[in-house]
Amino acid sequence: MLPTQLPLRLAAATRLTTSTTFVARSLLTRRVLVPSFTRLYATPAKPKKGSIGETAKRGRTTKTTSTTGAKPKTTTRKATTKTKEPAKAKQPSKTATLKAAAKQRAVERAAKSKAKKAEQAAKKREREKQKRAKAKAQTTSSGLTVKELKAQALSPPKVASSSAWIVFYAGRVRNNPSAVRGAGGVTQVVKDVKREYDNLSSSEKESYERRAKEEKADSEREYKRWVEGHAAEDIRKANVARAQLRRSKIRGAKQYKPIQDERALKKPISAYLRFNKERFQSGQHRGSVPEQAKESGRVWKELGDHEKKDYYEAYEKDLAAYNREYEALYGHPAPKKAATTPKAKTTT
DNA sequence: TTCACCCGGGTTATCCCATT
DNA sequence: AATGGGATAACCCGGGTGAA
Repeated sequence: MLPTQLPLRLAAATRLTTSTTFVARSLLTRRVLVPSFTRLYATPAKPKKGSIGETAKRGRTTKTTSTTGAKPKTTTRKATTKTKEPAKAKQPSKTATLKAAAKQRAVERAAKSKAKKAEQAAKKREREKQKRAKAKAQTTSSGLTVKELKAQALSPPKVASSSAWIVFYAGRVRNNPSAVRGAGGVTQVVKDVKREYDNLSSSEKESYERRAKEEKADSEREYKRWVEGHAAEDIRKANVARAQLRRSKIRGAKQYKPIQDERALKKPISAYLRFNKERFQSGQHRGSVPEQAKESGRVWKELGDHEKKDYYEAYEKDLAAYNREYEALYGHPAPKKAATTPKAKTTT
């Protein structure tokens, strides 16, 4: 299906990816012009426990720049000390000529320092460029280069996530694209549209919600079709590559989320996780997840081999089934890991 | 040239913790 | 990387502006 993409604003065309386009989707029976916003981001980590008080700033991307140190200062200091020597050597008379000469030197110094700064900046840019190129060409633990991994990771279509608000807002902007350039800019537009949105009747809102759901379902169908157009083994390989890319230090590593494939097999959960799951589901105790996890860990350790036996056996059974299904689906045996039954725990 | 910032509502990834 | 679920930070989008 070829979506006709109409950029919202010409000026923004260069910045547009597939994200903010109004996509005319021809569905099976009808053609609808729907605004489509695609969220394709990886939410970064929530601050860890240790970073209390350091509330993260709201922002688009992580700040990798703006960490320039105090280096330039030292260079200027160096320059000033240098000037003192020639000044001493000059004759104390003829102050006017001396002053003019000093002024001249100051101008030259300034020009020199400016040129030096520019040169340093250029060098820095070049270094960073080379660094990026190197990272791209570097082989990873799998023996593949980042470029090769990226190719193996495949490029599934983006799943658009919509909402009543997004549909409504996009529609308003589409109807009046020049509004964002008016007084107050986007801020004002968002406020105005929000006011309008709040005044919608519940049935109107419902209709926007319906539209949003349709869009999402549409997008998900497209995604599924894409996935199933590939062999399960190819998707599996892509996900292996993706996991590796996520662990790498390359820029945008987080965007390589696993491809969702309904055919994919899930490895059976371990004996302990089964135990933990059961405890949760039975509602044996309340409290936060960490609290319960601590409790589970404690109880698990207290359990005797006899009591754990059922959990290990269940795991073995699941694993055998998993191995059978794996071979049938992917055409080769599941990768073997070390000992599967840690019954004989060598507590050295 | 690149990117943070401004706004709001909605969505989602990550954290917390144990063990294997 | 997997289990459990609540909390929440960070992200998305639009365009103009100004700083790095």
